[in-house]
Amino acid sequence: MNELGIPSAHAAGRESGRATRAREVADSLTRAIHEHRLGPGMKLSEDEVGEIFGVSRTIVRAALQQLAHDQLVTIEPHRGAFVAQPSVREAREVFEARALLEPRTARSAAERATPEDIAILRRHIAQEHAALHAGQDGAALRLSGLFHIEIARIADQATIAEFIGQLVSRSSLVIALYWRRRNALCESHAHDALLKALADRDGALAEDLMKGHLLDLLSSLDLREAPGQRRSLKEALGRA
Amino acid sequence: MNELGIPSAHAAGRESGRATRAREVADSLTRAIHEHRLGPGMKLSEDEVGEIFGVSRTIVRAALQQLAHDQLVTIEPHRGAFVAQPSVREAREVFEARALLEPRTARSAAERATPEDIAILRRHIAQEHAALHAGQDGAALRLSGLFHIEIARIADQATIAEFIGQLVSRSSLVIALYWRRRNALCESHAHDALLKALADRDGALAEDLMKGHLLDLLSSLDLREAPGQRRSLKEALGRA
DNA sequence: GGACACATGATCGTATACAATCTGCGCACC
DNA sequence: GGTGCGCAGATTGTATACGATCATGTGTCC
Repeated sequence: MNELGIPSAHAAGRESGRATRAREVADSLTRAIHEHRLGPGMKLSEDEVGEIFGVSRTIVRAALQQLAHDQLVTIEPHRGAFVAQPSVREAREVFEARALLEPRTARSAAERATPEDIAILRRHIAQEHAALHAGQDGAALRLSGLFHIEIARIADQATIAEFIGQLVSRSSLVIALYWRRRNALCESHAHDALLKALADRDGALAEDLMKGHLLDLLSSLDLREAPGQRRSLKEALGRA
Repeated sequence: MNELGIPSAHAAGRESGRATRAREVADSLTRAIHEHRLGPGMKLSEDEVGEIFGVSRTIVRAALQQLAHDQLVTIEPHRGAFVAQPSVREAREVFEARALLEPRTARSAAERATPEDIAILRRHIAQEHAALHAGQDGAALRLSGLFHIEIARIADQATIAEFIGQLVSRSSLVIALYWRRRNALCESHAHDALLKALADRDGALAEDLMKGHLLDLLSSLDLREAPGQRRSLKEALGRA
């Protein structure tokens, strides 16, 4: 059951008197989705998830509801929770929202970034490169998303950072469904350029780079009308 | 217990075979917050809320977690759920986020608005005016928020509309805490002007008007450094 | 041989029960 | 008289139990 690398209950263990375990489960699931260990359409049975994490369905339900709110999973009444499968339309919307939020946020970040911030970002990129070279595609993807979130944090806008976090999460699903080619290199270069702009305190450049970066990402997707191309045959034949 | 006008369980009744009752409770609470029947800092005891709505704590918890995700309530471990009290900083962030999202969305809406959309908006404004004249301040405030959400819907951006919905909700709390003067008239005029721009398909004007409208709103708040001015003394002395 | 009806099993929705934790009050002690 | 401790009440955190709903497989009828 645990072939996905989801940490077991014991691995999480007594991690300080943490209040809600639901958050822990939700975070683990979120991470698994970010790293494409859980793909769009997969069923998340309450019993199964609960057994994996060693918690009862109560906790699992709370976690799944959180993910549903982030639109990472879809809860179908009386049928269960499934990893979301963003439609082409939703995919576009996610990137349009990002286009509205991230460039200006990158500008703010450039104007406020401290040397420590830059160092953190540099480490992020290094990890991303390392993961990529190690062939850990999923981990690289997750780190790539964290880079964007970190920029929002540097911009000192917690609210916007939260939104961007949700959008990055959903982008991960979009990429899982609609990714066209495998040249992740361009992305890393984009992040390198962004880092340089931030380090140089060049807000205008950072804004432009971010805008271009998002457009690149969007154009690397295959968003022709195909309402559920990937596993649609299996799903469609399975039920409907 | 029900002096707040929260509809009882029977009022909600058998409203079609709706799946989740938690959503119903959450919506009622959200509405109560929007209309300032529930003010910042109020405690939402699980037992109490459950009794009012005629559901068990399981449902109430789910509803409260939803609201917590929208940052309308704060859940303190082992202490309970309270209507959120946005800090001055959060208040600023909310309006900065709105400034990023709404003007461009208003432009899109202007470019896409159908005559039916305009009619709907016109009705919204009429209701808003009526509520205002009837002295129903809370209802007017809620309708005023719905106007903004409706614009996002017209722009045909469900994702952004969702974000704006959250921000409008939080704005309601911000207004409850930091509102300075009582001249709600200016706001209505702003909505009138926006409606006209939308009807005229003038995207640029709509964008400008929305930007100005948000700035007006922000400037009508009293956001001096006062970390919890309203009930801070009581709260601060009560615990901390 | 195919399609519909029904029974069965699995899964979810909700309520309730129990354990853990916090709050408030009273009392002893300083 | 003030301060610290300890117990009782209340409230939340979690698990489990039970009823409802849906998916699936089998048998019969056409």
